[in-house]
Amino acid sequence: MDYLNELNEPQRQAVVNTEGPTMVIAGAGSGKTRVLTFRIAHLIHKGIDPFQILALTFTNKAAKEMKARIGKIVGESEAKNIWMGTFHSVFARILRSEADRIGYPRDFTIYDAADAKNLIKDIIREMNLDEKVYKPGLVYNRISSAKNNLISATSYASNTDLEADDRMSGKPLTGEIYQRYEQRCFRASAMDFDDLLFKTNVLLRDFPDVLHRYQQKFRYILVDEYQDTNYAQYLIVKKLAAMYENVCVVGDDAQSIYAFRGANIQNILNFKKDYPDFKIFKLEQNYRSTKTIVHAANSVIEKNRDQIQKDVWTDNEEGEIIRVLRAATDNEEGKQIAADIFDTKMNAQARNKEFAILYRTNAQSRSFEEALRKLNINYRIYGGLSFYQRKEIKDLLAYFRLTANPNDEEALKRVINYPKRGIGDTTIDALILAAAENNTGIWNVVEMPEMFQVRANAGSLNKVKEFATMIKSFGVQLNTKPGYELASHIATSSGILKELYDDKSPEGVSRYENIQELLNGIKEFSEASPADELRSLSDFLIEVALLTDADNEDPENKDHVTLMTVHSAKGLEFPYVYIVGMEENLFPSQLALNSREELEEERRLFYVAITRAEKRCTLSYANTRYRWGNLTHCEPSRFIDEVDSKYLEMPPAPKELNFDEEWDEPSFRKMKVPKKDSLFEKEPSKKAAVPATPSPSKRNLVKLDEKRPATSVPSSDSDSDLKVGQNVHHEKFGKGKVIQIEGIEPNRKATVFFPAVGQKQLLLRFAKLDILD
DNA sequence: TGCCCGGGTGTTTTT
DNA sequence: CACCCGGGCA
Repeated sequence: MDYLNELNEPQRQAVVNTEGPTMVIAGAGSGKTRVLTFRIAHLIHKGIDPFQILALTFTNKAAKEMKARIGKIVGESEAKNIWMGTFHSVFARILRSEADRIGYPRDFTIYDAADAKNLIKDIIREMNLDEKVYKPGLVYNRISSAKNNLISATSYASNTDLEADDRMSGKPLTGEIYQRYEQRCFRASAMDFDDLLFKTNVLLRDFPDVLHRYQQKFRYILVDEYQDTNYAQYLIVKKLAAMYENVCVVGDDAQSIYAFRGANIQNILNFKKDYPDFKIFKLEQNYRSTKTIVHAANSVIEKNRDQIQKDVWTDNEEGEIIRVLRAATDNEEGKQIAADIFDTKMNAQARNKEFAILYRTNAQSRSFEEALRKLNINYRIYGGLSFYQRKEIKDLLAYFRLTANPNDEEALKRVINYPKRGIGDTTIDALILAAAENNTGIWNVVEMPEMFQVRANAGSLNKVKEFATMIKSFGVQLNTKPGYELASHIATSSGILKELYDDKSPEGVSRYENIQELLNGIKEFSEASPADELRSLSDFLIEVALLTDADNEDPENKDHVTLMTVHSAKGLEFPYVYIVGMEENLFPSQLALNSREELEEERRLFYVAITRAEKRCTLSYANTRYRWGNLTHCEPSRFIDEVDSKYLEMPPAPKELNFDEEWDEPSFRKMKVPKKDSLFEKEPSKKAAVPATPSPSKRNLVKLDEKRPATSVPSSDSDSDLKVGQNVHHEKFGKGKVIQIEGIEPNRKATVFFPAVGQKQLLLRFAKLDILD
């Protein structure tokens, strides 16, 4: 067991103390994955059957990688038997094998967010509600968080608090939508993402024998990223662990960034209550980053009120200072970063894959893509529209889904007339209506329209029946043919392949290729299975429903710059990290400024971002940015101020300032703002002279939409101190002589000659001039 | 039934 | 800006 020698003392303790409830608080970069990996390997070495180990990770990718690492230590054949994956994928598997208990077929469909929203939209329409008021997306979120808190549709509808809430927001019928949504999902034999956790809880609650069986089975339970679990997940773990109490949770409260999705830091605190005799191990030595990065990150996170005390430190070298780059526009930001990557590649002989560009929102990726493409730097974007969300992929998958589960109404609606087969909206509406009138599923009507008085002409109904026959013919092959064969057969017989093949436009060609790629993926999937078990198409469907972009990394062509949101960067590390869009209202997000809790979550997010960096971390912001169509001004993020200034190198002043025209450009204003520690500035700047902006901090600066309110104008006549002929000193330009003063407040400006840089016009409102004589 | 145009609307973050 | 939806027209 020489792997134990590769660990420091707290890590080793966390690995070898395998029995009983254990909490590992792991600072960023402290070798958390290593500990989890070794802990599982250690269990197996001690003779624990891998089938009895349940390891829950945050992403499929993390699970896959961890499995591979464990495999290296204990052997592939052992490692592959561990129950490891995300909550969603592991419990989808379990739900599948226990489906009959809760009245679902084995091959139930997993609705993705788009399916769910579509269905909700339909329901809202059927109820004749105003879509502008009941926005499907928001209703979906509301239902989602109810499920994450284990509030069923029935209890939601009878909960007066929730009802009052909904009434306040003008949506008193949300409860009824939830109920109908549940019924429709059930009728379609479908579960949404949240159901996978919700229904697991139902299963474990209502069927003690099932609970007992899994309690017995999972003697050892490990949960990664515990700070990001929600109530539904917490309760599953608690129940499953109740028998042996060999539960080990690993997390870092400072990296909790999913409260918006119901994650609850309280789960970490609850651990103490649930298992009073738990052991706790703190991993505080960071092996990932330089001292600069670790200290800078600490200086940020310490501003949060809610946190578990810990002291992350490192033995690594001091490392490079954190640069702050400023760009005039979002496009410039892209160019600057791309150029910087280019330079670094040259100077440090770095490879593309050593770089990551992290942003707050997916929409920010565009300018970086363009700039990187221009410099011929390979990149890959994670998140955003994933492969599986493309139209052509969803279309084909819908055929697969319908084959496995004909009740799947979302899939049915998607493909009943694609490719075109003469079943128009009128016919479809008639089918839906007939289904509703007879209180049955659409599939039943599709299969036997004559039984349900469908108001549509005979010709159309014949086509409907043909469609049903086709789907049924696929269905009978479900468990006899290998997944790949059936999939290709469906792609061909459905007409999809031909439809796309005939489209010779570039997009059409690419769609055709995507379909081929999907089919190849299924082939790989079928073949990756052990020889003795046949992996069917429905096995693939379960898998694919929970797959994200990050999960299909192509092994070749791996040398690319990574572009992703900070959220998806969690758990990853890169030598060179750029955190971009460091602007107020973007990072921190505008929507997170309403409460301390939300702001603290944004700060943790920033902490996560900084701590992804190994060697060098760079922050950047733009002065202006296109946001929904028009150019908006941006203030640098308060988070820049929150980094201890001794680890920061602020941007140089802009090269050229055109004060004549755009004198209230924020780029100009920005330069004059006190940069550091402004939040904590004890005394107002003693610099006498011309205190153009009275505000001690950026926070007091003019908000963008309030165009230059009176408050920003110094009411004093302090600038009357300034006279033509005086010698002054300027932060950036050095010594100079005032040549001319003109204009009236607030637009009073001075023309100053600086020997170093020449003649400049300065707006007194912003310029900081010290009078020298 | 299908296509095109115009208006309205919206942006965190993800399994 | 980019997308989606609805309405009007071929």
